[in-house]
Amino acid sequence: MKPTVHDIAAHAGVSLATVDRVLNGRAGVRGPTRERVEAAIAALGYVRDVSAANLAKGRRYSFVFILPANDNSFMRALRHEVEEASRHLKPERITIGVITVPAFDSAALVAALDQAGAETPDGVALVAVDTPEVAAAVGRLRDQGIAVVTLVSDLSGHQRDHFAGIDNRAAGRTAASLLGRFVGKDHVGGKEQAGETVGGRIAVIAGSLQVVDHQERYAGFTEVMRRDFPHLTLLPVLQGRDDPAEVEKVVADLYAQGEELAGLYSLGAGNRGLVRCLRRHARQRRPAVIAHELTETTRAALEDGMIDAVLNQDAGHEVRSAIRVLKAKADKAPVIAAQERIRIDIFLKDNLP
Amino acid sequence: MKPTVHDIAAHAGVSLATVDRVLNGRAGVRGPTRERVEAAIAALGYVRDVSAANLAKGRRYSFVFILPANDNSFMRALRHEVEEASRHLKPERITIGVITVPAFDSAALVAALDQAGAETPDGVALVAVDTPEVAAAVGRLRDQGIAVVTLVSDLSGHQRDHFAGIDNRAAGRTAASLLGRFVGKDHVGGKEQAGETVGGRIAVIAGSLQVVDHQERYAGFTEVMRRDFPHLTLLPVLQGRDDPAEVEKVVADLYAQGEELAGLYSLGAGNRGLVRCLRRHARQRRPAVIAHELTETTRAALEDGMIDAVLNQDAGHEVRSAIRVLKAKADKAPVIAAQERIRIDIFLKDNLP
DNA sequence: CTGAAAGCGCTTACAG
DNA sequence: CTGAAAGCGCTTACAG
Repeated sequence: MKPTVHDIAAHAGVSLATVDRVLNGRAGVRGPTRERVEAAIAALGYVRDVSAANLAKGRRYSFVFILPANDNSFMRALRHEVEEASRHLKPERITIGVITVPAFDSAALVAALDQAGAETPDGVALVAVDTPEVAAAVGRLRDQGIAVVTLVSDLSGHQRDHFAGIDNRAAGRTAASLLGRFVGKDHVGGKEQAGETVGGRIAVIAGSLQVVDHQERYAGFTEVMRRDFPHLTLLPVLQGRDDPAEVEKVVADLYAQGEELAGLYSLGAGNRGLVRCLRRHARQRRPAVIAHELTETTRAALEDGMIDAVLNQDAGHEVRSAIRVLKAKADKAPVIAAQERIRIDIFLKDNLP
Repeated sequence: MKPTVHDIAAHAGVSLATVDRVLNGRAGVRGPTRERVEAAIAALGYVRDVSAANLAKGRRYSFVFILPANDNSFMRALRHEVEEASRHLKPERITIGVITVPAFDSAALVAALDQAGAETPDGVALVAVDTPEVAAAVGRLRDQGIAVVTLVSDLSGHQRDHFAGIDNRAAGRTAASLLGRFVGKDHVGGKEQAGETVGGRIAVIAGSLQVVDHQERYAGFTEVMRRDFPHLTLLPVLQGRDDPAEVEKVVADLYAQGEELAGLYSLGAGNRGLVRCLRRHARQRRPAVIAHELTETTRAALEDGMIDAVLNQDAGHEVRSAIRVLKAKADKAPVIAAQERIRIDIFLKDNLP
């Protein structure tokens, strides 16, 4: 039978209240008394029942998530996961409020952060726009004792308690490492030289280089491309603002210019536009393509061979990790970093979940 | 304020006991009474506090894991994860016993299953050896009302409640899909023909084709190789018994025969031997290599370029999934299949966690 | 068929 | 500095 507070109280010859004081490291217990209790805990191998403790405490947590109103599948998924988590955690006395703000809008984000702070929640999570104003607003929350976690995209100055997202530089490197090898004999755009394809041309489409995650992916990608695949030519980066229509236009322009791509890395969102354009040119040999985030669009494109690989961050994992970290911070408990590391998933058509 | 059983009792004008009966679908409540309670539940938006319920019930779960004594990193990791989970779940009133059996030994596994059954636990998890005797022993447990989950390797006849592991056929397909594209201009073993490498030779090393997971990986691999890369030649499959020394010998023999491989797929364990052999031949151009399971050995080999990609199943996820499923079965609660799907991770040197 | 009371393992005022 | 008692939200004999 697992020992309870009653057992250790009896063993130490004290009351439940005293056991509780020792267990929770509260003041007001004489040295010798404390020692007797500690001895009993050790002797009986006591381990506290956390859910009973929580029940008794009636502890409630309130968190606020500030999410961009971006109309792409990933952000929709992210908002959905927050709602799911909210529903799921209600019985565990965790309340999650959501504030939606226009995407890429520093001023709106600052206003939302201040509004969140006014409700004095235990913690706030945000998809950061990396400006000094946002960093300052985050600082104000933390001065109020509110824990702050960045989600998906970080602040470059790291003015927060934790970042719940992938290593975007590593993601960019991974994309280059795969794309460089996929650009083989099956793809066009290079000239034959001593039996090797050289000078194949590679396009990169970002959402916006004003966002830290896109910056980092781009940096990682160029790093590995230059180092491991110097025979490939990187075209100047294009920006599609994570918007399907913009992305489509930008890629269509490339084709209109007669560009024959060997490879294409779409490091942001808006892949609906990319895929539409690729399909239109399906009769030509298409470039090797790597994109981000497993959505309905990218899944279908993987399945019918329009996209070769998709790098993915699991929105559900990120949201749940952010909540665990916020809760730990609220409890002043330690965060196990290794457990909160968000993986970069690689999907081919063959390992789709 | 979240409503409790007290609130709904008051609202319906009944006692707590009656509320409880309705909540848990127990018999012995008159129709009209039940309806009043259900109306109150709906009206107040009641949702039960599961941990309080568990506390009151004092429900305890006992599970037995039967694990092979195999001396490779993956099985060691699996045993470690079971111990971790056991420690972690003790406070939640879940007890996990472990029985270790010799690997690939049907008779020993049958004995262990019967021994486990004698303790009448709530559930049993096993790494299956696929024989009729094992299937029969599993049947005996289930006849006793004990839930059974296979872990990592399944029974081909599916005589169990659930399989906690990856889709091994998809894993084999994924390996082929990557390997076929990696075998490019950087690798030897083919002859040039109209500027294309043709006839590159591919070796496959399994542990044993008597185990379902290895069978399935092999089947998936050959399927995609034949379909998508018909210009590559598959050598007859080699068996290394998941043993580093055996694997090393088998690969060394290939080199001794003067075989020049374009690619190599190691679909079982014992990669320590493979990597030793590859390193010895490091000055030659080495084949593109894909292996399974991220271990110290394969991680190091990824990092210094001896292995190109590692397919991985997360032992921790598998163990925790198995436990969740066993608990759900014990509670006669439904299992959310999508949530229990184990992913096939792909690791390159660039996305190592 | 229904209810009053005790209890699961912990915590929290309150009193001394 | 220490303890007796009530309570967190549920469940379970037991009695009627």
